[in-house]
Amino acid sequence: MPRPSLRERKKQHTRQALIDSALELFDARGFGGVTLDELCDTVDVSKRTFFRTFTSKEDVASAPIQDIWLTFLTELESPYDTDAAVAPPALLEFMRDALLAALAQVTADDSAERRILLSRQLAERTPSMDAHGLEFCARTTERALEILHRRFDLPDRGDPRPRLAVDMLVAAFHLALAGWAAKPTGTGLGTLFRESVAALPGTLALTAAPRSAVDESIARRER
Amino acid sequence: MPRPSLRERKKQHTRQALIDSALELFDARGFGGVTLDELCDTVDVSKRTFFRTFTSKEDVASAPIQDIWLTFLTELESPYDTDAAVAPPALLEFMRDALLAALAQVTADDSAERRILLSRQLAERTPSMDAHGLEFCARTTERALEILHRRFDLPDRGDPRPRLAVDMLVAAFHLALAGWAAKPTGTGLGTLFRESVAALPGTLALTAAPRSAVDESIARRER
DNA sequence: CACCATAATGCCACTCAGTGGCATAAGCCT
DNA sequence: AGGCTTATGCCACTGAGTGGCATTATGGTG
Repeated sequence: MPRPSLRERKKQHTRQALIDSALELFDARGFGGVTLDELCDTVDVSKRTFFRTFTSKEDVASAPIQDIWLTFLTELESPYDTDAAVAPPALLEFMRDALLAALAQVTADDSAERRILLSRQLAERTPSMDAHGLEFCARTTERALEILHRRFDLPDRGDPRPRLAVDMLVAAFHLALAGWAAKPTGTGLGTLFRESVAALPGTLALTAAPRSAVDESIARRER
Repeated sequence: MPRPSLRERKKQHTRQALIDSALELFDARGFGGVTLDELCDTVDVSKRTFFRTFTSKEDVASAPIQDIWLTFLTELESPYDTDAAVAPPALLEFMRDALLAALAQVTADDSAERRILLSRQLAERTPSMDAHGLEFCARTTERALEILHRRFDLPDRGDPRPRLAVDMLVAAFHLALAGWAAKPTGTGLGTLFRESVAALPGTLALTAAPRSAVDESIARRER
């Protein structure tokens, strides 16, 4: 991989600077407590340049997590060793491994974990950020589906299952992310994600034993 | 149920007028092609009043679909006939039926289907609307989980399965909604949704047979 | 090294979504 | 009909996001 041009390196540098400053500022004073002008001042960049790098204020703070999904897409494209496999892999497991690989690749950078953490925690208390992240995620799953249909002999469009599979993967990842963000020093994100995926089959069988009215009010109080 | 006060009825009337005008205007000229001032003028309402009824421009156009979810929540609260049931119901089926009931209730109004259709189609070509809808959906699933934990003897918090179940339901509904919006004269939304839920178990078993490189390029061309 | 072509940046003015504050009007209650 | 409460309208203001154009930095070429 040839070293990118000076121009490109500079662009990546300001991009990273914007992300880092944004995360720190938003974390300290809240997403709404920092104006774009302020952010641009601290990075010494004009607002116009900001909007050539990111699509919105939400976008810059969501970048760390979006990077995971973009890497996931490239992982889906990476060649699959047909000879090594005995049988065609389960779709969900294939995607799980691709996402785990993406995770490993992204977190190769030391500060990546902290950035992901800050990004997620911010999203949790900033509706517009959460919204932006979810929408990006939806667009990404769309692209993931396209790739999968091209690379694998999946059932025809119209069959709901491939899409549902991708959505399940996303649900498992979001769950893991939330759990990890709540206790970042506990179990690693990758492990949590594995566990979430492993829990998917069992969810279908879950039964719901109704409580009595009395028990309900107890459950309410335990909140 | 007593008839609401005149005040309340007026409020609901302007609310509905705002929704309808918004859907028509946005549908005709695109979400970005209509300013709030314009919308407020056609409904003869001040912008200030608009923001007392809706939280954002996206919000008014997303209202029809949000109403479905809000009704879903009240359905989850509705009493469950313990005597009639032989065994505790599967959680997913219980939620499926609650959502179907909500759907039936919401579409009791004649023009509701058209509103839902316009809202969905707009969301599909308006990222910020889609984002807003997804975020609302995420908040709603949170509330749904709370209700379920209160009403049913579900596994402890920390168990990923209840949340995954709700997310599966949401995925199935979104899939149905997309399919229905693409061909609103075909199968009904409720039926599509049933089918999507029924497809959930089969997604776990899906296998992905890799294509050869040649087949890949064919699949690419078929796009 | 000097040169031009090209691409990135900065600056300025502008639109429009969204908010706070306060005066006014409309529904409510006895 | 009276005051009381609650919704509405109006106005000024902040800040996100965009278009246009001048300026500067980079890449490639003789």
